[in-house]
Amino acid sequence: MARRKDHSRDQLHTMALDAAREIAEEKGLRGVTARRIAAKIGYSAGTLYNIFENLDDLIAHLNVSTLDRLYEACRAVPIDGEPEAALKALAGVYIGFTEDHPQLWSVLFERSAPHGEQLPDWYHEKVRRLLALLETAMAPLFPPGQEVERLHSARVLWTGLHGICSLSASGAMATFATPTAMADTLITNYIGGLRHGYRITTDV
Amino acid sequence: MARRKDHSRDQLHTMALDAAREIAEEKGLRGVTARRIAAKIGYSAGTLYNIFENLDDLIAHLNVSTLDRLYEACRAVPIDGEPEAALKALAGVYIGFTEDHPQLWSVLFERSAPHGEQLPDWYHEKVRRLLALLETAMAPLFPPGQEVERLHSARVLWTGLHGICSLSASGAMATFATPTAMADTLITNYIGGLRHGYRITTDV
DNA sequence: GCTATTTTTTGAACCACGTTCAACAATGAC
DNA sequence: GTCATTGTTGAACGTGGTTCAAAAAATAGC
Repeated sequence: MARRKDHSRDQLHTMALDAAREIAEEKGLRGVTARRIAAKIGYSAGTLYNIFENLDDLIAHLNVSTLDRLYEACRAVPIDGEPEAALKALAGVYIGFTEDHPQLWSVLFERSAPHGEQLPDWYHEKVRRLLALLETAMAPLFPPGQEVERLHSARVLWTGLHGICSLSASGAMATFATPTAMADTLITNYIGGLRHGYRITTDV
Repeated sequence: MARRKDHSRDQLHTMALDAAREIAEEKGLRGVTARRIAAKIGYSAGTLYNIFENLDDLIAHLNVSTLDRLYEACRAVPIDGEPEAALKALAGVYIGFTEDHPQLWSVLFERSAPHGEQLPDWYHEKVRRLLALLETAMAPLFPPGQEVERLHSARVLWTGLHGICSLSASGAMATFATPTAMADTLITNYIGGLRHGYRITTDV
């Protein structure tokens, strides 16, 4: 046994994540096991431990790639023009991604790591990047000097969108309201409130 | 061995759920194992399978009781008076519950059951009950005949609140905006938009 | 009381999982 | 060719969910 260098370290990394992604999309987080990933790429389970710290680490890397793909999808949305339209377009793409990859999306939030531990820095960076898109879309609504309020507002809308997608993916929502309809309502009314000066509570 | 009838079936049911709840609060979903629950109540793992279909079923029952407790906490909120204040009070209690029991709350959404399966009816009933509280709070904003719009609006606010709590519990949010501040902003602006007639998109 | 039947509980067993690690095989250096 | 290095493995350990025959207690019939 031991065919050294069939693939480089980087190749193995990529192959493992691709295999994990396929399994996750098909069977959900529960189906993603070290032995199954290994079998799928033609290596033994032990090899994965040369490349990843452990299975949690592998799944964390899978989640990075999922966030990257989500970001790439959102980045393609044109965000010039009217804030409301731009936000709805962004929401549409966001929702579309979660509907195209419901199980992959779920893995992002079915916390695999033990609770209480801080999420790593790169995670917050990925989130910040996504929020920046929302912020850009909302920019016309905030005069210069209100960057804090704008960021806060972007966060509120993003969490709202997340809630819609999250409950929709878990099937907790009744059937007759689509995620898109809910996001449209959320954006319409939230922006409506903003336009009439209801604004922001940044701390309590 | 086999000391029959130390406890009735119902007692065992309750004891098992209490034990599971304690473990969940302390160690999270990963710590909730059949053997650990059994040890905690002084029975063997096999006994649990006389009472619950399997561990997923046990956790589903735990989630029922969590939703019940959450509902009880929210039901105590007075919802007469101004919609905005009532909604903020509701949100405060909701958020308070998730902050007091972060791991228990997480178990609710770390889907234990395989994806794709419909959630059971009792689950939707529990959600409806919670939504009814929001609907009552929002009633003054909707004239008679707009019950559909009111329900839709309650759902949108609830999913938004869920998103805030969910991301806050998973530590995905930056530190300086509290869940309460975000919920306040969400409610203020959403209601502000509603008051100015921006209303509702019930389907797309 | 005694026996037969039913019900409850168990512990061992099975298979799958995450993870570790000594052993081994391919490679590269000399 | 020899030797050190490095990638790979398969077996092993502990833990987990779940099943089930056997054992023990409760009950029923008499």
